[in-house]
Amino acid sequence: MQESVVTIADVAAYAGVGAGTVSRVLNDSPQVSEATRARVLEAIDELQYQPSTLARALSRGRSHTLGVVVPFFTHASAVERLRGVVAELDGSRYDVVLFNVESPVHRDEHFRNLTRRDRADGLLVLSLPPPERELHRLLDAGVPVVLVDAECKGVPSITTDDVEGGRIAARHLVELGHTRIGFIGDDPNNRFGFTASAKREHGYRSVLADAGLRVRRGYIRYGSHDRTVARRLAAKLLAQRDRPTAVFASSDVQALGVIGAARDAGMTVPGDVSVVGFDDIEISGYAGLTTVRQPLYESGRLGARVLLEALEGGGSPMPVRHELPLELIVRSTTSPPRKDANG
Amino acid sequence: MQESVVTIADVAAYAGVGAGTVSRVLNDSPQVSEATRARVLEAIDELQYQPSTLARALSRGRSHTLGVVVPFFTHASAVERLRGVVAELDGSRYDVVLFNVESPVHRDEHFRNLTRRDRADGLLVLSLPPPERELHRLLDAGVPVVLVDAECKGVPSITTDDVEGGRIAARHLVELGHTRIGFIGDDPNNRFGFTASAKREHGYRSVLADAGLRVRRGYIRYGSHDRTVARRLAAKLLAQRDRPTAVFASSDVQALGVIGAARDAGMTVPGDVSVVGFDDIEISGYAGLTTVRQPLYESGRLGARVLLEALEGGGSPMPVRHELPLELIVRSTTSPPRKDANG
DNA sequence: AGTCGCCATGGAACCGCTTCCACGGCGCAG
DNA sequence: CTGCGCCGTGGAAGCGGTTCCATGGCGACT
Repeated sequence: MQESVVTIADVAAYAGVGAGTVSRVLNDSPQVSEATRARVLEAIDELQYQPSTLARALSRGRSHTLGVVVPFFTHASAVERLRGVVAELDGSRYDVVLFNVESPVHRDEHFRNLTRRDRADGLLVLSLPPPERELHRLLDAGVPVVLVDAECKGVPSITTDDVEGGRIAARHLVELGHTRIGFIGDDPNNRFGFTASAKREHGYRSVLADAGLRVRRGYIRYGSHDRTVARRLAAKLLAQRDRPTAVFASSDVQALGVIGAARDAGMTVPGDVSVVGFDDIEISGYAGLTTVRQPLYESGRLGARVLLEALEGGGSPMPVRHELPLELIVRSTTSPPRKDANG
Repeated sequence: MQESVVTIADVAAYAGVGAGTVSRVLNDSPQVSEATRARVLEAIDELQYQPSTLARALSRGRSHTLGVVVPFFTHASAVERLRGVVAELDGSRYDVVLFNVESPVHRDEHFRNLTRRDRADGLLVLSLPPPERELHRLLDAGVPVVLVDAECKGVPSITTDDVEGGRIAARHLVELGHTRIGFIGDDPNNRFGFTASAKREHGYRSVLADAGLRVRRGYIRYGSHDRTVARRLAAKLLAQRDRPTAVFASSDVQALGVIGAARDAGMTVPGDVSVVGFDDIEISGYAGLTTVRQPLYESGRLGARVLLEALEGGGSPMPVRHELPLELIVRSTTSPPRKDANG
């Protein structure tokens, strides 16, 4: 019953012109006389014609679509970055296709599917080191790629200095007078090759070393990037002899787990344990968490802008590294250690 | 320099067969002999052939893409719903295209662009009453639509009983002994036609009426769905004579604004003012907010499932209304009013 | 007045895939 | 041995646009 879809041919026939002319009108070609243009526009209006994005994309070889690869859409930090992306793309003529990644298989599959330029004109990868091989296939296929919170030579990236971030957190604790400082982070050998946590740990270690503090047995614990896992790890960390008086968690999510564990153990924060996180996600403000703030929203926004500029410019994006600043946000989960803390 | 993209014709030539045969192999048609199939598969592998999604979509008339319209991607509740959508679609062969809506113009533009079936095979609309006219054009064009947190006759929807939700919140406060209960919600004449807040207000009013309580002048305030706006409104609400001893905010975001205002005014929560929100977003747990929980994640998930089933089934989805349950979550922002509360 | 050239336009080819149709070859029944 | 039917296959048409090329008409210049 439903009237079949109006095509460019229908419009052409209605206006008494050729399909080519209608196309020219649609694309604002100057090669059309005013009179004809008016007639075509009227036909378009009359028939309620909507050009097919698909046909146009196929014909032009560009789909006006950006792929955004997001690992763990469940994580607040990923969503915050995505918000920046969406904000920047608003008003541009690009649509966003979301690729959620929860496993390496997932990831590889998406990257493989994207190897053709026809799924997306460009690719924005959030917080995920892309598999080298797939990345090169993409670049060879002429698909511009921008990395946010990940890097790879030859590809533009938006990053922060995670090592320095680890230093900032550790330095804060050292300056408060803590000498027994634990660390909770992601497994360094995780399946995705995430390195942020390891780098933050590195920064933390360097500060302790410089301060002449040693990292004791069991002061460093790894687990997946998850609140309850972190809680469990922290419980063990805090139960040991000579327990740390401060903990640096490599993300706010994990820091919240640490706080939970401390409360479970009947300790007060920061009275008995100081806690520093990383990211500054929205909840952290509510939880009063002291943390190293990284500009999540801005990173997404900037990544999108770089990608857009590359697309507008036509060429591949300049492989520039943009490094965004980190900032210590002191709230109420850190304080000097108790004088009477057991040594 | 870059080797031009491999097409089906290349594969056909390499394997010494016709393009049609390659297509049949790609689509698992039984009409191909084992020998030929093997030869084609080898060619595909050899040439690293990736079929063009675009060409396939154009030719088949289906793009294997779902459009998701999300108003205010900035809102935590919208993101939570989106999480459910993404989770459900994971593993299905559908991709998600995101349409962010920040203004009615935005909204209408997106809906207009989606009127052709070729942008998306189906449409999921979150928390947004679609403009009637555009909706019908969509349905006429055979694009299945599912509404989440919105309704419209003839279209399947996932909703909650907002009136009842308002009652639940108000009843809780009444049962605690409050008699002066304020309300802060969205502007009933907002530009998008959101009705949730108005319905919750309606439920709230009905409970107060049943309890024989009157809603005093200035006890009800409207503003945009925003924390700082709510904070300002609440400041006025709490500054008036005979100020309420409890406030029901039509969303958690607004409730958090109310709490902020109370603190600004030197009042304690729940000591001086009790606060109830609506949604139960993640932060609420941290803020200890008493709220009416609605299953945000589940709503997105169910919406996606309904849409998928409609698409698999081929036809239009049954215009079923799924109503998800609400639940009062009592935390620490509500308590009985002070005995000495000024009358 | 004739010729040249340019502008507006129609139409065909093409983007890369699916699908329909027609055809050749083979097996089987008459 | 001939004919019928079916299976596997090649090839063309079509999806709905864009773009290139050829053409016709007109104005301007000599």
